[in-house]
Amino acid sequence: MAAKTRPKPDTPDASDRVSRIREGVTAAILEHRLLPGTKLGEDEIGEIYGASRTLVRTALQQLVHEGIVSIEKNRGAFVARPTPADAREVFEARRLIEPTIVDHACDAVSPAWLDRLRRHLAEEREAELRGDARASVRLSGEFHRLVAEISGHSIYLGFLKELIARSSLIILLYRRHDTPACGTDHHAGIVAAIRKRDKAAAREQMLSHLTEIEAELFLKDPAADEMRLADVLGA
Amino acid sequence: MAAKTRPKPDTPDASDRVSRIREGVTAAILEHRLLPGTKLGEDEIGEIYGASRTLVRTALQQLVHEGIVSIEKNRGAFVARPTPADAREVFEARRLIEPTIVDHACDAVSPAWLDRLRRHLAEEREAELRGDARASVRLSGEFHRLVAEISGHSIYLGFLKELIARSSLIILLYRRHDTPACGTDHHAGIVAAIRKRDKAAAREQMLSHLTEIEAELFLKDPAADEMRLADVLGA
DNA sequence: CAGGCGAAGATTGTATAAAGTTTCGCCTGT
DNA sequence: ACAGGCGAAACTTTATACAATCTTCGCCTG
Repeated sequence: MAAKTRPKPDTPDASDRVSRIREGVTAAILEHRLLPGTKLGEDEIGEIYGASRTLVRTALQQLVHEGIVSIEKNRGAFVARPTPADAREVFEARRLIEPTIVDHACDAVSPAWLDRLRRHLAEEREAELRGDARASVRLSGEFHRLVAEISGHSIYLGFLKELIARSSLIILLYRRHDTPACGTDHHAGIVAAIRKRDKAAAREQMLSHLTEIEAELFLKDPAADEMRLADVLGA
Repeated sequence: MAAKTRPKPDTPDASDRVSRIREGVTAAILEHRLLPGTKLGEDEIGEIYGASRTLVRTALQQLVHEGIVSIEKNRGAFVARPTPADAREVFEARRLIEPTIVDHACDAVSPAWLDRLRRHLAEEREAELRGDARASVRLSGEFHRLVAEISGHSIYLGFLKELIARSSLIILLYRRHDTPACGTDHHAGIVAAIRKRDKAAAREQMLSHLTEIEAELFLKDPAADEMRLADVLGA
C-alpha cells in the first residue's frame, strides 16, 4: 500500500488521441473503404482528426508495423499492397497459429465469452442479410480476433491482429470475383465446437475454414504495379 | 517504361539514423547491458547518438512494438520487464513457430547459407571459450534469427525477432543461476540436421532445444513489482 | 511537335520551442 | 521531531517552424 506508484492500471490503447487515429484508419482499411495504394497524407489525416502531424505520424508508424501501411522515404504513407508471396506467407502463418488458438479458446472459454460469440454470429448474419459488404468483411475479421482474445494469449493475439489486417487487404486484392457470398457459415461451426470444448473439431474446422478462404484467392504475380494498370485499362 | 515511378527499390532499414538508434539500444538490451526497468531517457539517448529527441522517440516506439521497451504515459520509456505469464506465452509461441521455420529452412538452405551457419557456430564456440557472456547471449539469439532468415518467410522472421528479443529479457530475469554454462551445443545438432535436409530431425531438435531452455527457467509469479522489491529487501 | 530541362509548389523529415504532468526537495504547522 | 502540503525542477508530450526532397507543370530547344 505504501507505493501507490501507478494509480491508473494502464492506458490500454483506446483513450488517447493517437489510438483514435490509428483505429480510425485501420477500420477504414479493413472495411475496404481505403484501397491499397491510396496515399495517406499527413496533413489530410491530421485535419480530419483535428490533430497535428506529430500524432498522425506516430499512428502511421504503428500501422507500418502492423503491415497495412507502407512508408516510402520522402514520398509519404500509402495503404500497403501485399504481394502474392506475402499472401501465401500470411495464410500459412494463420494455418499454423489459429488452430492452436482455438485449442486454447476451448480451455479458456466461459459463459460470458460464449454469449459474446453468439451475439457476434448474430451480427455477422444480420450484416450478410442486409448485404452490407463492408460490415461483413469487418465482422469476419473480428471473429478471429475474438477467438484469440478468448484464448487469453496476448502474444498470439498480437500476431493474429497483424495477420488479420493483412488478410483483409489480401482478400480485397486477390479474391476471385466469381465466388458466392462468403461461403457457408464456418464461424458458426467453430463456435459450436468451442461450446462443446471439442478441441480436435475446433482445430479441424478452423484449419479447413482458412484453407477454403485461401482457395478462393487467385495468387498470380501481377509482376508489378504497372501490370495491374495494364489489366484494368485493357478491360 | 513510361512510369519509372519508383527508381529505388527500397530503403530496407539499415542506413537511416533512427535504425541506428534502434539497433544500438536493441543490442544493449540483448547483451544484457541494459537491465529490465532501466529508464531510457530521451535526452540521454539522443545525446549518445547525436540525434534529436524526435528520432529517439521514433526508435523507442518501434522497440515498444517489439516488446522489449515499455512506455508509461508521462513517465518515459523503460526496458521491459516480462512477467512469468509473458515468458510462458513467448516460449509456447516459439515451440509452435520455430519447428516450422527449421522445416522450411531445410528446403531453402543453400551452400552459401550453410557456410554462414558454420561460421556462426564457430563464433559461438569462440565466445563461449573466452567466457564472453555478453557475446554468447547475443549470438545465441542471432542463431535462431539466422535460421528464420534462411527459411525465407518474412512473416515468421518478423514474429521470431520479437520473440527472441523478449526471450533474452526473460532468460536474464528468470534463469536459474545454478545451471551450467549454456548446456551442450544444440545449435550444432540443428545445423547438422539442416545440412542433411532431415526435416523431422530438425524439427525435433529445435523443439527439444527450446524445451530445455524453458526448463532452465524459474517462472514463479512475483505478483507485482512491489513483490520483487520486498523479496530483494527481505534477503 | 516530341522530349528534356528547370523553377515553383507541395509534402515529408528534422529540430526546436511551448505546454502539461510528475517527482522530489523543502518548508511549515502541530 | 514528524506528517503533510506547497513549489520548483525535470521530464515527457504536443505543436510549430525550418530544411530537404520530390513532384509537377510550363517552357524552351531540337
